[in-house]
Amino acid sequence: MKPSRAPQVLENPSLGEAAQLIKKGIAQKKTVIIACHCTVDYEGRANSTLGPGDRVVLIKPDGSALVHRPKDYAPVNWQPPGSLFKTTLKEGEVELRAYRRKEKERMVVHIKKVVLAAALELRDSGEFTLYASERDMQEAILLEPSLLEEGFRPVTKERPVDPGFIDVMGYDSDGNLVLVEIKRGRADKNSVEQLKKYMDVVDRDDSRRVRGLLVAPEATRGALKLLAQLGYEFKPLTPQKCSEVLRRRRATPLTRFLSGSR
Amino acid sequence: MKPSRAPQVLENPSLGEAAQLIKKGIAQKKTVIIACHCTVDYEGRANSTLGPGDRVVLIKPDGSALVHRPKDYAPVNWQPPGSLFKTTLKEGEVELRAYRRKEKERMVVHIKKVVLAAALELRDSGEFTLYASERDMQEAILLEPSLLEEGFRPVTKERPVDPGFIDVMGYDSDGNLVLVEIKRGRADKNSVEQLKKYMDVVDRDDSRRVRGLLVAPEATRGALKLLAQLGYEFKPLTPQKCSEVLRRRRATPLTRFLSGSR
DNA sequence: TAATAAATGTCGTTT
DNA sequence: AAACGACGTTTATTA
Repeated sequence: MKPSRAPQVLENPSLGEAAQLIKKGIAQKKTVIIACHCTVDYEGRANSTLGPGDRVVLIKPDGSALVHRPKDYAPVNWQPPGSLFKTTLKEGEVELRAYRRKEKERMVVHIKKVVLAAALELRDSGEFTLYASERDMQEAILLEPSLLEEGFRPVTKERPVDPGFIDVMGYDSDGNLVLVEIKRGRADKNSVEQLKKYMDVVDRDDSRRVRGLLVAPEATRGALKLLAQLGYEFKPLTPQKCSEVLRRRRATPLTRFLSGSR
Repeated sequence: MKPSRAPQVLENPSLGEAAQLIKKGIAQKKTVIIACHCTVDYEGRANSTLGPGDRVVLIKPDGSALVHRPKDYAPVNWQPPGSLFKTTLKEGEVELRAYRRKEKERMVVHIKKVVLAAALELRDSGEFTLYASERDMQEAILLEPSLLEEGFRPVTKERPVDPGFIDVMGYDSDGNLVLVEIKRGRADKNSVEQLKKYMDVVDRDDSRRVRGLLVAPEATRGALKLLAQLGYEFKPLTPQKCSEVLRRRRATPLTRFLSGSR
C-alpha cells in the first residue's frame, strides 16, 4: 500500500497516477492544480462545449472549480463554491465531474493528458482590505460634506425609500433637500435612472424643492444629457480623493480634535 | 551556463530559483503557476492590501495575472490582459509586479516562500461554444414565433430605437404591435424599466396600441408588480427550451422542408 | 430566502 | 475610443 504522504506534485504522470492524486487531494480538502490537455462540457443555467486544448484546472477546498485557458481574466468554465466532485479513471481519460445537485448544474472536464498535477495544503487567513470603494466615497462625504459643496449637511447615512436606499441625503445651504447617487466609476444612463427612481419617490412625498445630485469621477455623454433633461446635477469626485480624505481623517483624529478645540 | 531547457517545475525552490523560473517563464510567454506564501498590494482603480497567506498565482502569456485564495470563484487580486511584469529578487522575497502604464494600475505580489513554481507552454486553440444565451432565445423566437403566442409575427430581428435596440418586435394576431424584452435569467425591475424605455419611445411615434412583453424563465415579485402597473405582460420561457428549439430546427432543415412542401 | 445594487466587475459589439 | 448591455456574471447586504 502506498504511503499516505504520497508525492503531492507529479510531472507528466500517467492518467492513473493523476486520477489518484486528484481524488485524494479533493478528499483531503486540498487545493488541486492540474495542467492538462482536456475538453470541457457544461450543462446547467446554460450549456457549453470546449474543444481540446491545454488548460489549468484549479479545484479549491471550498468546492469551487475553475478551468483557465492560457488567456483572459475569466475562467472559460467553472463551478461555484459548494460543488461536489467525482473523479473517474476511464479509457484514455480522467473524467472530473463538478456538480451542484440543487442547481442541476454540472461541469465535466475530460482530461486526456496531464502535464502537471499537484495537491497542496494552502492556509490562508490573511485579511483583505479594499479602499476607494463606493462605500468609502459615501463615508468620506459624510465626514467631509464640503466634498460635495460648501454648506452641505448630510442627514442620515442611508435612508430607506421605497425602491431601496439613497446613497447620501442632506440639505444644501439654502435648505433644499439633496438626494445623492454615488458611482465609483464612470456614471452612465443607468446611474441617472437610479437617481431618478429615488427622486420620483421623494418628490411625491415631499412638497419642497428637491435636488438630484450624481457624484462620480466622470459621466458618459448620455448620462450628462439625461441629467440635464431631468434637471439634475453632476459633481465630479474620484474614489481616490475620498480614500485620501478618509485616511487623513482617521489617521489624525486627536490632532484635529485638539486643533479644533483651540 | 545552465541549459535553456532548465527544469520547468520546481518543488520548494529557493527564492532565487523561483525568481529565475518566473522571469524566464514570463519572458518566454509561458503560463506560469506559483503556489506560494505571499502578500499582495494593489493600487489603481481602487486600492487594496492582502495580508500573508498561501495562494496560487497564475500568470498568462496574454499578460493577465490572477491571485487565487484557496476559496471563492473570483481571484482576490488580479491584473487584466495586456499587463507588463517585472520580477525582482529581493531580501527575503521575490517581488512580482504586474502593471498597466496607461491605466496607472499596479499589483505587487510579495512572495515570501514558494511551494511550487512551474512555467508551462500551454497551447489552446479549442473552440468554445455557449448555448442557451439570450441571443439564442432571440433566434429561437424568430424561428418559432409561437414560442411567444399563437399568431405572433416577428418583424425585424432588432429595430434600432432611440435608446438602443429592441430584442424582438412583431405583431400579434390582432395586428397590435408587440415589443419584446428578453432575459435569460430571472427578470427584475430593471428588465421592466428597460422595456418601458422602448415602449415610451414607440408609444410616442406610434398611435396604434402597443403591447409590452417581458420574456424570461421567471420574474421577481417586484418586476411582476411593475409590469402590472404599466400594463405590460409576462411570458415565461426558458433559455433551455429555446436552445432545444434551435437544435431541432437546425438539425432537420431538409426534413422540415420536405414535409412542409407536401 | 428573495431582492437589490456594487464590482479594480469583464467582455463583446456597435457607433 | 466611447457607450451600452449581457454575463452560466459573482458577491455582499438587507428585508
